[in-house]
Amino acid sequence: MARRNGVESGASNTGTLGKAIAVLELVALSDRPMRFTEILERAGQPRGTLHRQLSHLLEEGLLDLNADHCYEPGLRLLKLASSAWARSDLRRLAAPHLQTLHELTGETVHLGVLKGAEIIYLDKVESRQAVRMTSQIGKASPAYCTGVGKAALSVLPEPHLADLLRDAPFRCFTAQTITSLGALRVELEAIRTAGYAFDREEHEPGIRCVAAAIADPALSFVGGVSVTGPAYRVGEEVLQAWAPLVQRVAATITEEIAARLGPSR
Amino acid sequence: MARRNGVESGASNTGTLGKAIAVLELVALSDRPMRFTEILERAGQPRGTLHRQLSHLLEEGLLDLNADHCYEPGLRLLKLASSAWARSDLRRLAAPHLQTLHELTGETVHLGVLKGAEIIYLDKVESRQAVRMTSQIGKASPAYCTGVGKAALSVLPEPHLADLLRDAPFRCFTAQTITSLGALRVELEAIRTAGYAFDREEHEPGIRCVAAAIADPALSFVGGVSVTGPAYRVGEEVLQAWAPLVQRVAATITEEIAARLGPSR
DNA sequence: ATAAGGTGTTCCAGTATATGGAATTCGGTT
DNA sequence: AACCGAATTCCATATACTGGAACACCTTAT
Repeated sequence: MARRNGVESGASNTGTLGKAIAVLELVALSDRPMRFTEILERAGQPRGTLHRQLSHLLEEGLLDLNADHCYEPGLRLLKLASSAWARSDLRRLAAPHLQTLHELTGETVHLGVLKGAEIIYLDKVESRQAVRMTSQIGKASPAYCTGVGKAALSVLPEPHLADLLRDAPFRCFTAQTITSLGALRVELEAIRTAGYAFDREEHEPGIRCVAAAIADPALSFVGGVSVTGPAYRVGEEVLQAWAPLVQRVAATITEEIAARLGPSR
Repeated sequence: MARRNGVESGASNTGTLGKAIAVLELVALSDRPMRFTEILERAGQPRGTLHRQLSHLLEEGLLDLNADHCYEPGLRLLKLASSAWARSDLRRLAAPHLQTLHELTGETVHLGVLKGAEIIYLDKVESRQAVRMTSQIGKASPAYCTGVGKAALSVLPEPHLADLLRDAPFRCFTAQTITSLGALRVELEAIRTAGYAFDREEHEPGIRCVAAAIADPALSFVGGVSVTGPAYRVGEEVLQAWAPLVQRVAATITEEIAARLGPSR
């Protein structure tokens, strides 16, 4: 259930493992297969060292080497992650509520949690099979420009929030993207008073959503739920109309988390 | 595209990383959260060492520690795996064919690849949202008792196959599960001549499927596609009727793999 | 209250293991 | 055939992993 989302320290003191995982992530999160030299440039490590690290990652099945000497994410990652996903208590607990939310709105519903300054999507309920299913489960998006992300940020205690925002860059995805710390803080204040957050095409053009935060009592994790739809179908009034609904579902999930954590503690 | 699925050597010479990943897998693949002592017993490593390994895994976000001192899979796994999944060339190439197969049969369609003696599911197309989506993407199942698995095994060259089956245990899931090496070899021979494989409730009671193998020309990976359904809906005749269809789709995918690999080579 | 037992964490000398620069092999190109 | 860049292997050095044991902590029983 509870998840630590402590502010990540820049330099890792995890020794060998940390460096190996950094390489793994470099390769896995790249959008194209990478050759040795390309990795070498970005990893900032000596040839010999990097080569051994890659060899080990290959042997462990975390990376694969295709016929063109290109490194790609390996199958073992999928195997490990599928278990992680299946076991997430938050996801299991939230699932029926997400389903309800989807049935009431007819649009796509997301569940995400904050990790660092990013939102990682844990689950998704959508109607049409047409778009690829599971498209973004596990995907990470910046918190400052997504509904779930802003909702989650809005419930963080100030010092923690400041830490998170200190070195978070504001990349501009659309004309509506919030691009300054000041604007974000104003927005977060508005979200705090309203109790829900909107994303009006701030991350992807033509995509809007309403979101509300969820968290456990000790704030050992924060996240949110959202209803998302295309702008042509989801007008301002619709967005406003759904807000209380989303807020109530989020509150319900939060209560259930507290209930499960309460008795045991 | 191509993926190595070499026979895994028992003892890993991947040093620190190997041991850390072993611990990670131990925790991630367990079905319940584990406390320190429990991990200690199964990991077979000294207290101090294990503690440091766990600390590093925590710091890297690969594991999380919940309020009850229980270790759980971390979010970073999801993030890494989602990229792995999204980028899989095989999956992308096969997707439209899986969709076709689903539309023609109305039942659930799976895509899986062989990794060691296990099948790892890469994709799935199903109709009803009722069952949880993505339920088993990334999940690993033994090859010898699943349709996709048997199909994949049937196209492996003999020495490689022998290696794989040498130490693969035959766990009995249902009354129909194949439980001896002899029986499996007879079955594989039948599959080789037929060109497709059946799973008649060998893995899960009440679940049947037809599968056919896919592979790249150099056998750098083998896998398969399958159509799965409940026994009450999918009778013997239906299974037989679908076989040629599944076989043809598998053949098409295999050809497209060869085509993409051919020109570049 | 106090003690006992189990569980999780920290410490430190010894040493196995990762490091990284340089030399070597490989593979494709002119 | 000879060249060039890329990938791989090698090896002395220094780092960071090892693992036993001592320490802190929380829970339960007396």
